This record gives sequence, C-alpha cells and structure tokens, in this order.
Amino acid sequence: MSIEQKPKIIAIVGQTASGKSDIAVDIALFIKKNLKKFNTNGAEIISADSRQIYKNFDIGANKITKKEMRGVKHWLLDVASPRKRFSVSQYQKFSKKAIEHIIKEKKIPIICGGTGFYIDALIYETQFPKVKPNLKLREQLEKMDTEELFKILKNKDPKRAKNIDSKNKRRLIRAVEINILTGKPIDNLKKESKFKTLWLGLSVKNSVLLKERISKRLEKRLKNGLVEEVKKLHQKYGLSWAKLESFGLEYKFTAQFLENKITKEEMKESIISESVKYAKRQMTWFKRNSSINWTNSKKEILNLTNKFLN
RNA sequence: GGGGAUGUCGUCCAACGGUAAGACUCUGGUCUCCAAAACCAGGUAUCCAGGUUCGAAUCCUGGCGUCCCCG
Repeated sequence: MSIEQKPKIIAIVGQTASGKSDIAVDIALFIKKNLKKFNTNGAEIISADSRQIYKNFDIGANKITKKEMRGVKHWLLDVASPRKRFSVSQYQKFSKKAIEHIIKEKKIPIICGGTGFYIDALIYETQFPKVKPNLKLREQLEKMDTEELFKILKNKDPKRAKNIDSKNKRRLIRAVEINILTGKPIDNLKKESKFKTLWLGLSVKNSVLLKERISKRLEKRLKNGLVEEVKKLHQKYGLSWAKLESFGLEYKFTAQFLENKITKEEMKESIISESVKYAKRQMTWFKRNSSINWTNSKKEILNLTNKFLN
C-alpha cells in the first residue's frame, strides 16, 4: 500500500557530455504530450550539478540555455553565488523544496545531472550530521597530519574510524569536526528512499569517442566565449584566480591561461584530459547503483518512461 | 663522410657491478556537507647480439635507433 503512495520521480544520470540535459527535456515534453494518459499536469526538471548551481557559471559549466529548455521549467540553476561556499546539504534542502513544489502541482520531477553525491542526497535523503563546517576548528585540524587525525578519530568514534579513508585528510577533518562539535559518534543509517524512482543512465563507453565529444564541445564553447566568461568572473565579479581554479576543469585551466601560467593549447589539452578522467570518476559512482537502466537510445528511454508512469 | 652524446614502463626520469625506484598517463576502487573535490589500490620497462663477472641497466665489442657539432 505504502509503495503505491510513493511519489514517482525520474532520475537521469551519467557522465559529462553524454547528452543528459537534452534527453531530460525530451522526457518532459513527452510527458506533456500525454498528460491524460499519465494522469499528471506535466514535468519539471531539477538540475543536480555542483557547478551549474552557480550564478554566472554558464559556458564553463555547460549550463542549458533558455532556448534549449524548450519551455520546460528548470530548477536549481543559478541559485548560489560562487563567492560563497555551497555544499551538498544546501543542495539537499533546495532540491527538497523544489521537489515538494513540483509534486504538489501534480507534476513529475525529473532530476538530471552528473553530481552523483547530490542526486543520492536528494533521493535517499542522506542524513547529514547537523554540524556546520567550523572554519576555525578546521584550520587547527589542518595542521595535524593524517596519522594524528586518524588516532583522534579512532579514540572518539571507532565506528567511523573503521570505514573512513585513513589517509584522506579532508574526510578525517570532517569526521573529527563532527565528533568534537557534537560529542557524539555519527550514526549512519541509510534510509529507504521515499520516492519511486526510474533511473536512467547515459554513457559514452568508448573513451576515444568520449574524448572526441568533449573536445568538439570545447571548441564550440570557446567560440561562445568561455575565456571571456572566466575573465569577467574575475574582473567584474571579483572571483580570485585561486577561487576560480578551485572549481576545476574549465574554470581551473581557463584561469591558469588568463594568468599566463599555461598556453591556450595546454589549456585545451588539460580541459579535455581532465574531463575524461572526471567522466570516469562519475561512472565509478554510478556503477554502484544497480537500479540504473543504462541506455543511450531515446526511443528506449521514452518506452521506459511510458511503462514507469502507467 | 668525420667527431661527440645517448638508448630504462605509454611518457618523463632514478638506480657505488648486488632486490630495476618515483612522477604522470592507464586500469580498477572509496565516498554521510569543498564531490568538476579529496583519497586508495594495481599493471607495464633496462634497444639487439656477443663478451667480462659469482652477479651487468651499469664495464667491453659489434649492430641498430635517436640527438648535437663539423663538413
């Protein structure tokens, strides 16, 4: 009974440059054409992308344009300032609101993006400890090495110490931070999802092809003003080069080019090869999820959608 | 044609004649608030043929390849 009541959502995941955004709009329009059949008022898209979330990150983040949206409403684009820190828990809050709004209107939410951590946080409602990052504490912890941090954690929270990467400083600091600020070990219960989800995965299996796609896409974006965008982010919006570099890929290497640290050719090469690596890491994340239907066929995707909504 | 230098993982680069190391790439993986991040694991090499030696990437001879200088 309760299974029947679970709201249905569609999640489109996959690597960069696999065509997710476009297919998401296709699905939304397909639903729009069959409102009566699916007993719904339509579909709206929630982006799950840790870079497209930022205002003024357009070309570099490969954000969908108004025109490409084809009239379908998109949520969680341009909702954060790149000058402020943004993290998964904020994404979780924002996306939860969006999803509730969409469901209230009797529409189908379509989550689309390449940031697996964000998507899982939304769908599985990952319980993040209610401890905000404490920069002062982190500064102190930063001075210790991984061994010391691991020792502290082992003492205070042996359970967490068991499954943490003992050499991953960033994670160790976070774990110790949680413990110090709450005085409690963290409990890691993974909840069942309250949604009924159709998982669709797009991928480019051939790495040569993937590289080709990424480089073609890059040429197009250079023509569209990628370099100018990054320059503007620095000059007009006051983002430091270091900050821009911290966003990775396009922003990182374009910033380095503008700083005269690398040539334009090197910039292109780095963006392409690092994007390929990123795509692989994305797949490592998604591969764990056995519910994902992997297909690149639009026809098959619409068929699956059709079955799922009936 | 003459002289010199040099050949080690896919790439860069180490190794007093004594276990062929490291970085990057590659492959796989981890993930409870930086996730385009951070981190872990694994694979692959001594140009060829002889010689010296208990033992050769290392020394010797020849071949082949590459680079530089002179002509």
